[in-house]
Amino acid sequence: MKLTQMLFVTMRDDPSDAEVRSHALMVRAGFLHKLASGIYVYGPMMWRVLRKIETIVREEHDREGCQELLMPAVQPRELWEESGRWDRYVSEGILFHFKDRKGSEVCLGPTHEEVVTSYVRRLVQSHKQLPVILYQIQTKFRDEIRPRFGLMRGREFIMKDAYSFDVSKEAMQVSYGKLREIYRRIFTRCGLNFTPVEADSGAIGGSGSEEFMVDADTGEDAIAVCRETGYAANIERAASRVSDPPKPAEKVAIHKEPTPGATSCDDLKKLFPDLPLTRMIKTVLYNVEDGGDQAPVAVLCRGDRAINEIKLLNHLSTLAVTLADEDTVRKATGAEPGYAGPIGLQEGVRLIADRSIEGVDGFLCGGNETGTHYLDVWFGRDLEQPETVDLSLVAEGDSTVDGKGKIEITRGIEVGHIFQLGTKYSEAMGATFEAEDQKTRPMWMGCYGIGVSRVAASAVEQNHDDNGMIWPVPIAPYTVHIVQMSVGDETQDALASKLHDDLEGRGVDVLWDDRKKVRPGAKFKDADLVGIPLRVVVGRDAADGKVEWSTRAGSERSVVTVLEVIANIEQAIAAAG
RNA sequence: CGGGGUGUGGCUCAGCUUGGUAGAGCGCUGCGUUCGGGUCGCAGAGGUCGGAGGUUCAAAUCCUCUCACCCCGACCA
Repeated sequence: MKLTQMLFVTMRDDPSDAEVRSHALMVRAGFLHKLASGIYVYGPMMWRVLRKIETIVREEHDREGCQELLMPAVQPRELWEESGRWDRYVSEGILFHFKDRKGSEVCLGPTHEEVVTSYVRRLVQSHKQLPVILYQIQTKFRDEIRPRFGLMRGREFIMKDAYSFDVSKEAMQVSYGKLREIYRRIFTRCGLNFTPVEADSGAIGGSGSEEFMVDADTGEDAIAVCRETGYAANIERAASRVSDPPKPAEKVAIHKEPTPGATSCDDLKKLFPDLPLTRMIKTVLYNVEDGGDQAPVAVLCRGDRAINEIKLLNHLSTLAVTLADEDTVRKATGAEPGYAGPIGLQEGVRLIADRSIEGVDGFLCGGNETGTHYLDVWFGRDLEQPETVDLSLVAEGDSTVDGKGKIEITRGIEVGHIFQLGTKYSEAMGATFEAEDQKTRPMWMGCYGIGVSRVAASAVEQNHDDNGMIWPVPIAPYTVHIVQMSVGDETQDALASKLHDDLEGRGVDVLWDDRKKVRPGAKFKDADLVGIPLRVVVGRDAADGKVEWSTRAGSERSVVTVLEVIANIEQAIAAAG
């Protein structure tokens, strides 16, 4: 491809709205153009990258017998009411939905469990037809609360989604395992450093799930990993062993202490310097929303721990939990915010506790009276210990549950997520089959997603330098960049042209910067920005039939013959898989 | 949703406080110059200052409304 035949425009300045490097660089290089918040035009170079990723995705799925299809982006409300997800998605505001001319409500698909289930339930009657794994690559629509980081969190994005249908839980797990391996191969082939982690299932539902995280400091997700044991989990899901509580000094009677103005553990720490955080118990009030109803829940947690709202949400199996507003706190505690405690809460306030409070005695807690806390409180003596569940957020330095290692918190970009759905959708939507024993059973499902556009963004996030992007060979828009110094020089023209045609003839994606009147400096800057991994400079050595060979990632350059450079290129492509 | 901020040529921004109807750099066009890491010079093109309304002799600038975009909040009892 000749650069002069392309719409090729680069920018010297970072766009003002780019927060992360991948976003800024892709916009500067003309790969991306924002149309609206979270909605982008993929330029010709970007589209080549996306198609290369798609090709890898297709090859790996097809190889394992998955079948590609394409489902509609526009979906009827009725389908979403069958699965019971309409209300949740609408109340979270994620669903793009509107009425058609007849007044029927439809949405733009954020995911396709409903559609694929309704498709499969009509076609599959017998266990003999299973297992089936279907997938598609399609644009998804989610009206994100806060789109950001360019392609990382858009409102319209390209996703590969796959769905497996099996006769039993065990069979489902086989399909799940197959997809897990497919995913490992895909991300490895894309040249990414990634970590598979245990994950929360979120709005999709189901039991087991794992996420594939591309390691990146700018990732939106925090993950808990342990080098010693290999444990890795999304922080939403991660569990750890809570350190032992300190023994209280002496068994004194419960008493009130005036604590005006002390509304946080930090404040109380200053007031009672001898009292460790592990002997303070926080009481955090949440509003629990379920349908139209709202009810306050008080959650106890040791002073050195934080509450994991995802775990709370899952435990309460409800639509949403949000931190209670000040009025709700006043009603529930009879005090200004900052003095909530487990003793003397208003009727109807449910009390639950994180495991971290187990064994804590002689502790401090809020007095449910403005400016007052209780001191030397004992479970069993002054109040019953409420039910405890794991509701806490793991922290850097925690021990793993098995006690064999320490947890580290790192960050990652979620590029893939696989779920064991079980029969949640098949039961709700009547996707059943006739088993060998002639009984009708619901199919066991799994669903599996890859953010194709996000893979591209995370590849840049992981591979760039001050001058621009550095694409991994397998997903680079072009593999080889011929940078011709002086276009119009007959020797250079002939050499570059021959090299270009030769490489194209070998099936190598080659971009030839044949722009006239663009100075060498500008060409190098553009080449660095665009980040094509292999580079051949046709310049002063052309008279000797030689060119300069280098890689975008490396700093070494060598002057070689055309034959040698072709060998180098083929070797580099083979090495990249 | 709450809080904050920003909308001025394709891009990055200045001008706004103290109203007098527009500037810079990059990019773009032409000519010359230069020719291995964003040459230099000269001459140009390009903007209803997000939109609507208001105040005023006069509005990019002040007021009201509206739209768009961006950031922060969402560990706190």
